[in-house]
Amino acid sequence: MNLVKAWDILKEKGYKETSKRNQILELFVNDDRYLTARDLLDVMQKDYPSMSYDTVYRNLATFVSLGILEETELSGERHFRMHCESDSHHHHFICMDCGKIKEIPVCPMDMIGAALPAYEIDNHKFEIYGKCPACK
Amino acid sequence: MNLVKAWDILKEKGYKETSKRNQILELFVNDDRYLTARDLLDVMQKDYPSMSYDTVYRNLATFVSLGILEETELSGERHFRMHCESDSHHHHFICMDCGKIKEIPVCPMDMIGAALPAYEIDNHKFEIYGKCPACK
DNA sequence: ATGTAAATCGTAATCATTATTAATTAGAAA
DNA sequence: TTTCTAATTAATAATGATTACGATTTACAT
Repeated sequence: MNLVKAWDILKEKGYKETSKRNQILELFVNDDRYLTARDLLDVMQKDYPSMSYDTVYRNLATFVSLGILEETELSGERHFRMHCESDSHHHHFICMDCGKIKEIPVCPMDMIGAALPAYEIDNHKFEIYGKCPACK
Repeated sequence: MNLVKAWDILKEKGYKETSKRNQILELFVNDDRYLTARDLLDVMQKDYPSMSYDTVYRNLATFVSLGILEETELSGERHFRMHCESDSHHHHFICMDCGKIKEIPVCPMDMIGAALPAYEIDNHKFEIYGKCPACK
């Protein structure tokens, strides 16, 4: 996902182009890792000292609902990152130091599939946590 | 995990036997599903109206650290359940209605293993969410 | 029965997140 | 370009889960 594509989606849904929205998106494009709302606000407030959590959370929720960002919960906090370019379903190794991810091309659900008859499967989560080579 | 085994562990580590601790453990033994701190407190306060969150959370943390309970994060809240009897590593289907689980005997890490050289793998999470046959 | 460390109570503090209301702004239309 | 209107934001308060703390109570070893 890149800036142009993100704005294509937003414009198509009628969202207005604001400098703050743009800068949030730029941050994610330029910093390809998981960030918290606080991480974002800290950086944003250098340019927009009056920026509030409301704006951050509202836009994060918008971006996630449109598939521009993806979200996960790490040690009790919500973390966000730009949605991967790859269109095929996959999972992530997540570095708990720097927040960078590595794509894991396999999905365990392929092997589970029919092993849960009579169960309604709505969702699943498979994540690997540790340290990336750079942080190790 | 049953009451006797839980108390064996607690006693061995020098923890005292209190009626509240015992009732929390009994709740988990008799109600084999994921519960929140609030769920627990609501039930406990019928017998101990003055019971506080401090006591609930303190004991939950103790039980988790000793491997008596297991913990996961569901829709932004911490949930706890009695640790499974089965000693082999496995994962869970979790019913988002009733909180009951079904053990999934396979682990996706078996197939990943050496696919992440140079990465330090500390932990992983694989959970399937949906509705169990009873709730569907 | 007594002493002491552990456990609990009562309450306040903290932290992430959400809600509210008024003011501002982007973009369409005149 | 100016005007209009709904979308967006700021400022702040509220909420909900979790943690912290001083005072009191309790388990249990002696």
